[in-house]
Amino acid sequence: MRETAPRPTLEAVAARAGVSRATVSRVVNGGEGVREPLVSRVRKAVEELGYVPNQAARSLVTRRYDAVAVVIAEPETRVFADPFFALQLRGISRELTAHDTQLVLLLTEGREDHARVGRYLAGGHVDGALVFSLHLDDPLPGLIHGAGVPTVFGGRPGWADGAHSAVYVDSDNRGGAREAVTHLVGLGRRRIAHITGALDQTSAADRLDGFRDVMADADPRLIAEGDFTPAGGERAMRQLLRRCPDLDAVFAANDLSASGALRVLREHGRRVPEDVAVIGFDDMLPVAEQTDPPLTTVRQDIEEMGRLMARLLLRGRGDRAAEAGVAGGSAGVVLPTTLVRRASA
Amino acid sequence: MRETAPRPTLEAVAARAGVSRATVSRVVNGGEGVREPLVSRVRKAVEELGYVPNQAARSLVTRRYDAVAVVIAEPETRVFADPFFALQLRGISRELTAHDTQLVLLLTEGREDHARVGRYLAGGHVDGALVFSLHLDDPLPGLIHGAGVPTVFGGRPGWADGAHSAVYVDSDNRGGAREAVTHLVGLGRRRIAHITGALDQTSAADRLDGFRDVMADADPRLIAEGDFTPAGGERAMRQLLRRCPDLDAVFAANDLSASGALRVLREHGRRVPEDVAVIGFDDMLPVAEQTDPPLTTVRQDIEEMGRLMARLLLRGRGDRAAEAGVAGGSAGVVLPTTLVRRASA
DNA sequence: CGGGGAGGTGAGAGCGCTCTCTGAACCGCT
DNA sequence: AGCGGTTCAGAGAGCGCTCTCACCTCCCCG
Repeated sequence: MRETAPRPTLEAVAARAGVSRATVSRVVNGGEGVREPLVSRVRKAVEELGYVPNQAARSLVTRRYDAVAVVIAEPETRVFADPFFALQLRGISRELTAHDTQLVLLLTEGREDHARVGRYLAGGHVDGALVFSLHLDDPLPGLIHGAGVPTVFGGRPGWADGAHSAVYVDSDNRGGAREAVTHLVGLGRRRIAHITGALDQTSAADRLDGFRDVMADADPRLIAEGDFTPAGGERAMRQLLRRCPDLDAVFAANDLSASGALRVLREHGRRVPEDVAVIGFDDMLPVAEQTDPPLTTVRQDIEEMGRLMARLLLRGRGDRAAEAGVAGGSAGVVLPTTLVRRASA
Repeated sequence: MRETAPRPTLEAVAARAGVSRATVSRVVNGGEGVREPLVSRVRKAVEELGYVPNQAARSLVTRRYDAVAVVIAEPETRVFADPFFALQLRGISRELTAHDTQLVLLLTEGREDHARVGRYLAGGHVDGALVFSLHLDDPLPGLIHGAGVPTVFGGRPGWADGAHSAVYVDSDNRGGAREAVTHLVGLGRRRIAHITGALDQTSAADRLDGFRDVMADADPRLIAEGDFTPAGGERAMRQLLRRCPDLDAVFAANDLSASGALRVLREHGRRVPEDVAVIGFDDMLPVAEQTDPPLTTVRQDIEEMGRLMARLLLRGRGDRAAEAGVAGGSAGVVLPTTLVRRASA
């Protein structure tokens, strides 16, 4: 890539304004403690030269980057196909922008990517990291810890349950699932099936636990493994219909899988909710409201989760909270969920 | 945010390995011209200390950042809702990863955002920028030029037609539109309508021009303005049906608007393609294949566009090509389009 | 009218790295 | 054995900025 045209330096501005570097620096950083005639002379010089501080030089001394990394352990295809991330990113982005902080998006797909991300975080680019969509065997937390970068996780990490500490924001997956299944029971349903999410993620495991809390003695064949995608939902639904043709309700681990399930149910001539009641999770508006029939689902405020994560990180509460957590425990914030009743159940 | 634990420096590694800083630097950067015993001693020290070079310090002297900004002049909601960007980003991301370069995503929504992005680019964070979705009155190109950062545009910028130069990658919007409309004519359709995209973007304007190339004397009421979204497509379609109930074909500026148009046509009891033939643009698979009926559309290889943009930027061809372009002209790469026939026309 | 304090400004060190330049060591050659 | 040439290692400057500290000015009070 071409050498970019040489940009003016602090030195140049100082020379033009007839002051010292230090004074220019002061003005550029807020102008505290500089008297009037100088302030405007410096401002004028900055303007005329089109001076913009060199962030690398600044970071080198301040150790601040005014940037935060968002690490998502999923391939781009999923990240951009799943409205979940869009909403979360929106929340984060709003919060960061308000604090004049740049968002750097890092997607990791394979092994090498992990190493690259680790180097990136350790290499001094960002003040902190927001990490999503961790899978159980993920090496990322280790790398991040090694990088010594303050981190907030989206969703409870698998290992954050006693021995190690972690700051995270999660929603009440288990409670939400319980509420959904209880609702189905209240509708008089007895053969209630569950389509799980990707079980290597705690959110999926927690929702399954919630399901089991209510349906303790459920036929194990009523549980089919999905992966949070519509295609996974279709697969699981087919499996369920084959194994238990008499099922009368389905609780899917998220709206996307529920939408797949709905398609398959329609295909098989089952009416929703008359023959089979369906509940999703997330209340992802573009999905939940567009399905036929509109989806009853468990709402979590995803954008708020994102915003909260960013706030935790920025306020520096992140780490202090981690330290202050119950002895050796984790500092997690768990947001409540609510059941949204639409037509499907 | 917490002060991160002090990371080991080059100096520390040098001390541990018993060599000079310069030697460590050489090893870290490829190890050329350092003899064996030293190389492994340094490698060992790096390993033991968990040394990772400080990128800020490095950039300060090399003026390289190993990062490229992707600037999208749209709100997150659109970026994450429109598969177009997902595909383009995928192409870019692939190419950049292959060159060990980090992708930094910058979304700009309002005025202040523009200034922030300008500062970011000028402030020394990235080696270059890939810019998308420019609108005609956008101040971004000016800012970017001021920042002195090599840039490749996605889609022909409005001003890149003579006076100024710009490096861009675009697809043959006008030709593709011509082909689509010609196809409709070939089907015997006579009252062919057009739903435009956001006309402040050249892609939309070019597709409209292609439409006019074939339908030179078309009834102006057969042209309705959309904005590339499904909702815009619905609005435009309603308008068209009101104005020209006798229309027998619609060419929509992209698949998303076409999907909106299809919904409205169904609502009004028009059969597709029997009563009204419909053609879209983009061949966005998740959209075009899922519509009812599947959409005939103009394919452009979006992922390839992204990859090409990244390649142009990285090869440093970007600027040289700009300089070498026809005197004062633009250096654009225009990719071909192909008509994909499905059921809707 | 002089001394002390406050507030404003400048000089200079140093952040962690790269890169040039110098010097040392060692090769083969005469 | 002595010499030029080559290779490899180290010393040191400097990238653009911030920040501490010392200094200087000016004002207020005794």
